[in-house]
Amino acid sequence: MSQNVYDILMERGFIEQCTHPEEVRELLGKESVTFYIGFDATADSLTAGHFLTIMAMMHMQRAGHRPIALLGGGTTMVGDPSGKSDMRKIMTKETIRHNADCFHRQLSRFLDFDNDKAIMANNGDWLLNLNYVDFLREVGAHFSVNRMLTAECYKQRMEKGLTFFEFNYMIMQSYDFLKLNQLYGCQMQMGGNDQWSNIIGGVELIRRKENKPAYGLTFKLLTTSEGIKMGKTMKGAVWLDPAKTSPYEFYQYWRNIEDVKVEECLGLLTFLPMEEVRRLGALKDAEINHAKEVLAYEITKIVHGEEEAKKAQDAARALFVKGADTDNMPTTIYTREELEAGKDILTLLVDSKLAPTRSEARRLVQQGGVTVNDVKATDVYQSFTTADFNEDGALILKKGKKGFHKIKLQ
RNA sequence: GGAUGGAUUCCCGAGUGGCCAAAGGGGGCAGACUGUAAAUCUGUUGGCAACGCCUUCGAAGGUUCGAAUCCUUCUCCAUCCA
Repeated sequence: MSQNVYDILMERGFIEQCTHPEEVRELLGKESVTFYIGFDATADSLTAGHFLTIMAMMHMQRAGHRPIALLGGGTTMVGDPSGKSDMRKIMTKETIRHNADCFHRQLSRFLDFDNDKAIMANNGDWLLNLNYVDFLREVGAHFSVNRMLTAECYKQRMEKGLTFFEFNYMIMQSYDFLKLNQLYGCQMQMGGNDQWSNIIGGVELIRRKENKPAYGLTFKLLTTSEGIKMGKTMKGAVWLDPAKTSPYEFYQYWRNIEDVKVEECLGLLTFLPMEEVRRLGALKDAEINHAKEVLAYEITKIVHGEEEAKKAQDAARALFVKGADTDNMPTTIYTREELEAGKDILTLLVDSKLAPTRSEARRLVQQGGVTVNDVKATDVYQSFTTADFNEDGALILKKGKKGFHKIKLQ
């Protein structure tokens, strides 16, 4: 508690905007503050994108403040239009409930919810049964449409089209803040920078209606050097749920980060001391690979635990450094009977999911992107039988530089 | 409610009766170069028992030897008017 958490967040690169920097810093330095961050339950797992805000919550909790994780059981019924170019599809209540449960479980890994040291709330509790007219009189009266329309988050939607349904999102989120303020004395809301408009909506509502101070603070969004949101791959989001994104894949995602992002990520997504972060971030050329290993290891450790992080790291090292066999490689198993007649290379590639279709597999082979037991495959009709397996009854399939898969016998 | 324009492959966006599995770009994948990075260059990018066949141009019908393209109805979107 020696260092002001505001300074920590600032130094580590979290803070993008703050409604009242001086006041907030002072407040955080002198008393325990209850703050909240909202999570919309649009999927059944949190993602790498959420992880940044979770880190911020952990920093805050370590500094003695009280986080409220607000699950969007109510707001998800509407869908936040901020930063979305498309209309969101409306989800069923059952799905949302299920998702909210999953979030709760995952967050418990990171935050200490014992003795009210952190609180889990669900805005469905107050949003779902609102009386429309009462709500309009109580809350709606405080919002100026003219002002709302000038908000950055709606601007881009003005061209694409924005439904009234979505337009209300900001008011609902503002109401959440008000509600949490009344229920738990929540004074501050944090979130990604795309939430800025929604956050100040709540700050102003509390100040106006309750005549009490309220603060807002937003975090930098993690983007690639091209400005694309990080935490997504072509196949979709990078999930925190090991069943959806394996620890190995998770590790690899961070291991493959761009050079220029290494220092930023170390600061934001690990607890390493800043001297160390700066030292690692300053490494040049091939040296920076070491920093990436540390980054990947540390993040994986926080999310999946030390053991999984080690396994992921060992697997990665074994594969990339030695090119050796490993137990942690994704594996497909065949029985002896299945292999009697032989399996052609395209089948192996598709079964192992290294290629989605046979056409794609064919292309890979033709372009020289496939290796079987370190021998480049050139013939799309090549067939494999038990005789081609090594003494351990395994066959290592490699696609490109980073795709590994093991085929095992029986 | 009225008028007009629009919906094309992962995305953007050409194509307005056969030469269209559909230009171009982006993204993805692979190759070269490298450091599991970036940049660059090259190839590739609907599926399959593959010089051929099958399925795709918002949905359903229709015209035609032949439809992404023409007609009808429907759904959705944008702009303007009310």
